[in-house]
Amino acid sequence: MAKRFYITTPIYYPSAKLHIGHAYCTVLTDTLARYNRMIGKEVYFLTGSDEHGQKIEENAKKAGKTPQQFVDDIVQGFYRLWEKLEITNDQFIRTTHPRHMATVQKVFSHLLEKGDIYLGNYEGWYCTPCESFWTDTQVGPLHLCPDCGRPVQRASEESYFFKTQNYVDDLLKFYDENPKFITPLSRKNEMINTFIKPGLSELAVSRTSFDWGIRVKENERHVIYVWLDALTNYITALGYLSEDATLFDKFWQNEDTEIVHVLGADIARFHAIYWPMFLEALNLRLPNRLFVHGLLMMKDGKMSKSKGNVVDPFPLVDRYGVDAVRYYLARETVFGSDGQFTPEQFVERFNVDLVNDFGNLLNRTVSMIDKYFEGVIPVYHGVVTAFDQDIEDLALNVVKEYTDAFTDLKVTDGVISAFKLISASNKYIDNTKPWELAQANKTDDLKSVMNHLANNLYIAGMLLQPILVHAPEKLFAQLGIDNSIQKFDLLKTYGVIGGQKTNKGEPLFPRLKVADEVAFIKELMNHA
RNA sequence: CGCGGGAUAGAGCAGUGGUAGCUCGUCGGGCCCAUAACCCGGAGGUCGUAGGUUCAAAUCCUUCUCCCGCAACCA
Repeated sequence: MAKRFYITTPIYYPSAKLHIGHAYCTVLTDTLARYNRMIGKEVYFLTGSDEHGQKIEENAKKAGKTPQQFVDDIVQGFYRLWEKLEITNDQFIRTTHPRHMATVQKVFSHLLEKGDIYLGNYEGWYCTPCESFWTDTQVGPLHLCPDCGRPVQRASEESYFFKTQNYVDDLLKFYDENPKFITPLSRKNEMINTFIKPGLSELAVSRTSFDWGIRVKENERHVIYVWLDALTNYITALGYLSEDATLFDKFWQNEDTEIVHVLGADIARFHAIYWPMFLEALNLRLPNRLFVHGLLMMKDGKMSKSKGNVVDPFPLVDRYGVDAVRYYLARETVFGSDGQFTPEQFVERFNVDLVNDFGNLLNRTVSMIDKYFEGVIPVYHGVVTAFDQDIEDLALNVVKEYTDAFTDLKVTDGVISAFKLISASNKYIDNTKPWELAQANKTDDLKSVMNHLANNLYIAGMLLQPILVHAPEKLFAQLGIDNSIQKFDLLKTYGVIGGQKTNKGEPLFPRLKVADEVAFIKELMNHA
């Protein structure tokens, strides 16, 4: 197992505010970063913003700002959102940082020198009023501009191209040798069948039609087009080709680092095809895994501003707390496939899982320990009641399942297995009937039940730490569990907890009134 | 024939050959430690359509219908 872990989100485009979909991707990545830190790896977690391009230039103009002012303002919102969601990124890279820009220019020059990049002509359909190029499929059979609906003309523009043909064979070979490079597998098949097999065209890597980008040093009329600029953030952030490449040596070139890019299906193609080619061309090591997550859809389709179905994560966190939002995002969507956001599901998940099952389990357990043992968790004496063996086996098995799931980046499965222990513990209470044990003065059995409950809550709290960032702390406080035993390695054996003094506190999560909250969230969506 | 995904109980989903499962809702019961929470049980599905392969198909093949996403910057 690798000692180090480098994980990235895509760098988001600051043309508008971030919505819950961006938050989904970043939270997922954050849980993976937190998990790997928890198991003792040295982790570096990167997120950022992709700030160049024509759309930014246009939006800035409309807003009466310079492009730099424009992105500076929007990126402030990114910072605030990640802070709000308690994202633990080690760095936030902006493609307008001088160091990034300098490195991209060096990369471009290098590839130009090598002959991987050459000057040619970009052919397409041009809409003069919109000053935009469109592809065949975009203009359709009638050759109309998809933006303004007016006819377009065939035109060409000088552009630099990246010779993808030089690297296709290497790429296919790499796919073969690294079957887990792209997951889920269906994405890999899509890449091969849809884009590579029909013949991969050369990739345009520069533009002359707008200015807001990184200049091609060798030819000032050109700015470097998005993908070469954006994808390289993953290495420029680490100091590639800069004075200080310590991080780069440690987290990229070192084979003892596992490199994972988390991304959405819509940009899988660029990460799965062009990014490995660029790295190959630069003679650099390739990432280990591309985790292609599904998109979080709204009831009436993909979220978009024009449909008015965008959910702003800020008020959601304000009202329900960061744990609620993180939990929903990590839990609701299955690995790799699209999920659906509905206000009903959000509230239901919260009430059922966090309030009824998890929070309530802690509450009833602490109450009983207070009532029966003056708030001291009985010490562990192994298997005592008829139900102890099963619950211990289940707990150890849950830890294993959880670990396997997170190792394979399956966050949702990890969360689900942690909750198996919680519901099994609720059932364990019904099976053992502590109130009857108390009446019958079966003190040893009662002690064992309370001890097992406390141990299970401790394990569940530990396992949920990458997802819930406040509740586990509160749980540990209520059970009197101090930092010294909040170590993942201790979960390998059962029975760590015993002898602690409880401090009963507020319920972990307040129960929501479904109708009121659904109405509240719907209102948010209407005003987004 | 541009590419891809989907169609399974009222809702949302899992299930890649061998008696249809999960969560919520619903109905009934239990319990009383707990945030009217927890536990058990019932009802509810001819697994989109039409064919085929097979001893056996939600699961493999083919036809059709309907939904959705992508198609060089909305994760």
